[in-house]
Amino acid sequence: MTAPHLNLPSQYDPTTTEAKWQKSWEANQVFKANPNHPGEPYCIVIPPPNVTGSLHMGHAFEHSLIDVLIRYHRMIGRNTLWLPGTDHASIAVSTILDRELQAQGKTRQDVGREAYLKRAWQWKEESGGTIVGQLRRLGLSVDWSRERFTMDEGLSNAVVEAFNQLYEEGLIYRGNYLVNWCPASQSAVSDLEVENQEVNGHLWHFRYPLTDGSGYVEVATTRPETMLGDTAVAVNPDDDRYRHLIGKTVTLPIMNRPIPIIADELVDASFGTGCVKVTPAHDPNDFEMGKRHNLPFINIMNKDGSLNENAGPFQGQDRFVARKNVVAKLKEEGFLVKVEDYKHTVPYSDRGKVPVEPLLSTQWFVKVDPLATRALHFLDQENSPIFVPERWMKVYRDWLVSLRDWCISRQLWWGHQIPAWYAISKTGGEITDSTPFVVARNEAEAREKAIAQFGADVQLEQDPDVLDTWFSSGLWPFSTLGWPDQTVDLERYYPTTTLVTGFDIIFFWVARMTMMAGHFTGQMPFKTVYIHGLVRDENNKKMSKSANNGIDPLLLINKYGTDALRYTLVKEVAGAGQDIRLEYNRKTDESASVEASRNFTNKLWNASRFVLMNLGEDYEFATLSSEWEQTLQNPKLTTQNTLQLADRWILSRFHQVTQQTRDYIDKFGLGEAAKGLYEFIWGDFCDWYIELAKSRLQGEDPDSRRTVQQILVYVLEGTLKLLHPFMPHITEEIWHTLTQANDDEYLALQAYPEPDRTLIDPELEQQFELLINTIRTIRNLRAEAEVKPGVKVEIILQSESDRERQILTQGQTYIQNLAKVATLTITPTPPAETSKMFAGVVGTVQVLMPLAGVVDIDALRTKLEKDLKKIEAEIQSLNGRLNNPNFVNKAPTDVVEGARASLAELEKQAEILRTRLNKL
RNA sequence: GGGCGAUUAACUCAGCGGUAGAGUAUCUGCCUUACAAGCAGAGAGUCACUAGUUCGAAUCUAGUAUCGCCCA
Repeated sequence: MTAPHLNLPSQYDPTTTEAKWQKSWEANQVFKANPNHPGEPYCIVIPPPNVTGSLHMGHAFEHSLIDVLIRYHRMIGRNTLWLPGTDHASIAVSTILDRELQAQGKTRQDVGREAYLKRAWQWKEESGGTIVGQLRRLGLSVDWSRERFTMDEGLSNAVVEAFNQLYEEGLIYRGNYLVNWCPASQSAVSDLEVENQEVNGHLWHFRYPLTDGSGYVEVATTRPETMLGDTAVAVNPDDDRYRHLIGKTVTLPIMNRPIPIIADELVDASFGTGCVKVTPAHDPNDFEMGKRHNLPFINIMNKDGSLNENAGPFQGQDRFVARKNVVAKLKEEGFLVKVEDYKHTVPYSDRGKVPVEPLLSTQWFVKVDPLATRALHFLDQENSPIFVPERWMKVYRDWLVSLRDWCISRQLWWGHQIPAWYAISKTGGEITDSTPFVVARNEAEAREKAIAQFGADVQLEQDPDVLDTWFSSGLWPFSTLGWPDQTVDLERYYPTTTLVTGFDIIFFWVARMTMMAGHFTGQMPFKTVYIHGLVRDENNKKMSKSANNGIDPLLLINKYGTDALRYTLVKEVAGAGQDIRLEYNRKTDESASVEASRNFTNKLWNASRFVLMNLGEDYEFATLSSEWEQTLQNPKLTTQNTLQLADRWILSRFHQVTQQTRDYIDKFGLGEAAKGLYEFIWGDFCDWYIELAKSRLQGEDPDSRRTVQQILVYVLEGTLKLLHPFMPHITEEIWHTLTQANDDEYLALQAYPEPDRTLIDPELEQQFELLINTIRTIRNLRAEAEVKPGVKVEIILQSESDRERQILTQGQTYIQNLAKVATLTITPTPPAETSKMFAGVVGTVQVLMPLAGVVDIDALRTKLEKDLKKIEAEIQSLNGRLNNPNFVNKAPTDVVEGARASLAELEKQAEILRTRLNKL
């Protein structure tokens, strides 16, 4: 039986490893936050996914970013909480359920409220279950014990409490106003749930005859059917063409209703004829004019989009059918002047995908001005919250300053029922626009209030409507922590630290949270808002359900592993806030970029495997680590007696990358951090340090072997920690084998590495570069000369620089091992006979490779000439600059010095190459 | 109409005043006992265009074009 660390497969298997750790983390409540633990709190509440089905790549992306931040902060010692949960998505789920019913030829009225809600909860269980399962598969370090749903008991209480408080403060009111009506869902929607679409429509010109018979005025409209509800014609007061008509009346065709000609600043004299029809009950501008001029508001439309009894002969017709018929009728009666093609924007319902109707209707509204003002005050006076990237702050701000009141009632069933009770006994047993009501925290309280107000025999009925989903989402950062109760969690973790979300919901969600939080908690709900971009598909299109171009994250997870997918998404994100594109082949379900990350996991796996296999049968992590601690404390550390050049180099690189990774994450450069670790692991650690370690591990010197083992383990363990927030599963797995940790210990809970600045040595890293470049040059010469890979060659390194020769001497065995050199000569003087040698130059070192066999002189000459030409071009460019007095005088001295130094080196290189060419 | 972002190698993207980089792909050679999901080497770019600022511009400024997003 071999030790576990000696017996690893040569390919990493993500499937079993990931499942194992996901289970273990959760079973042992590794990510359960404890408010009593020390550490500055670091809290993120999940942007709750809608329970509309399953998670898409955008969620995987966002959650990967959050998990990096969360795991990192947990490891640097913050008291960390990531609170998970889901959103009931009132209108989105209703749309799905309504369609389901529609397919069966039914409406929600047919099945009744109770059965409908039962189905909705069933849907929530299924979808919520799917989503939670997906969150688990992503390996997210959320605290499952604190999972929330916007409609669970605590959050519903928060909603009721918030509603009551706002109502008591006069910030919620009920009233009859023009709202955006979605005929598809038969509900009011907010301004935000309307998207304007440009359509190719028509502009109809009509004539309205003056009542006194003295002529006509001409009006133009894109919605002819609304003329049935016209109650005025308006002109601009400064428009000379119509000044004489102000105060007269016209007779509205079809309806034969006299309506006044009014003057209003709002009218644009340059649009159409400069004379507009006014339909106060069906157009926002006309609504304003109607209020100003005390015009009648005639509603001509039913809630389903058909016309009502006020539409005269067109009653019962659908709005678009009526449009055609009204036009036909006007034409028939000679009132139609002309029809023009006209491109204009039409408001569409975001969910229903049909044009919304501005409709006069009694709804509940939040008076947002005081709330927005407060949020703006935080932003302007305290720079709170901070936006990353900063430019989104402006978007957020611009929106807050131009807000209209927020319509929060929805004529739907799925959601938080409005906590208002109507005294229906006062209005004939029905809820009408004028039925008196009480707002209360529950039915009992409502009854109490109602009896006090209306007497003991009052009959009550709760408002059947529900609240806009975003009303409850706006409370999310504090309702999830227990508000309105003053809980320990609220005390400890609120305000939350960071909000991570997409720019597409800055208005919907971010602004509503800041408004609600500012009002109810007197604080902004988070310190920083980190805005990320969207995931685009292989054709640069936004992934969305409607475009049906989404990619199921599980598909890629199954193929390449969670760590690979997460790493791909995070490393793409460099340049915060930018959209990312996911390379993907729909035919094969393959993604080259995720595959590259998968290869990286395998690289890490095998590097670790190599380290482990070279630690010997009796390897004990604890022993080796304590030995290393002693070595580190040895004052002779910096002398080459204890550590070799390569050892000090990898230590310097490790601490450098530790510093760099921390710095990047601290300023939200997650992609840069991820890429930096890739380069360190694959480039520095695998390509160079491990390769250099091989001879010492197999060599005769036990001290050198022990040192190299210590360093391999030290650097690998540190690297696993650095990488853990990005690739949690594979690092946890390797870490356990490497450190022989108990099953109840977790890498996820270890301390993140601290950079040791005394071990960072840029000078030494530069020296090491010379060795690397020398080895590369020799490999290059071998390839040029077509030396067989197995054959060892003879190399002469000639340099007049003492310093260079000293470095080369230190790295002599490295060069011999990695460039396959049998005999290596390091000399200050060029050899006498060098005609049959391949040559290259690095720094001011001449690299010569004598060949026993026949040398192709022409090929050699071509190569040397090519090298020389390149160097000469650079010399010329540098000379150009250095001969320019403006450059020498104005550029910073270090730049000028740098240019001089490069010029000197390049000239040296050119000289070497020229000599070489002459000797051929 | 107003605003924001993007445009760099075949592809995906870094770089954001000091003269061009990575990964993938391509080509060549290697099953070198950690890894062929790998190793070594090579080729590959008027940094969208036009002006300007500067000793010097992919980088700053203005404008143009194309693509994308937000608001009206």
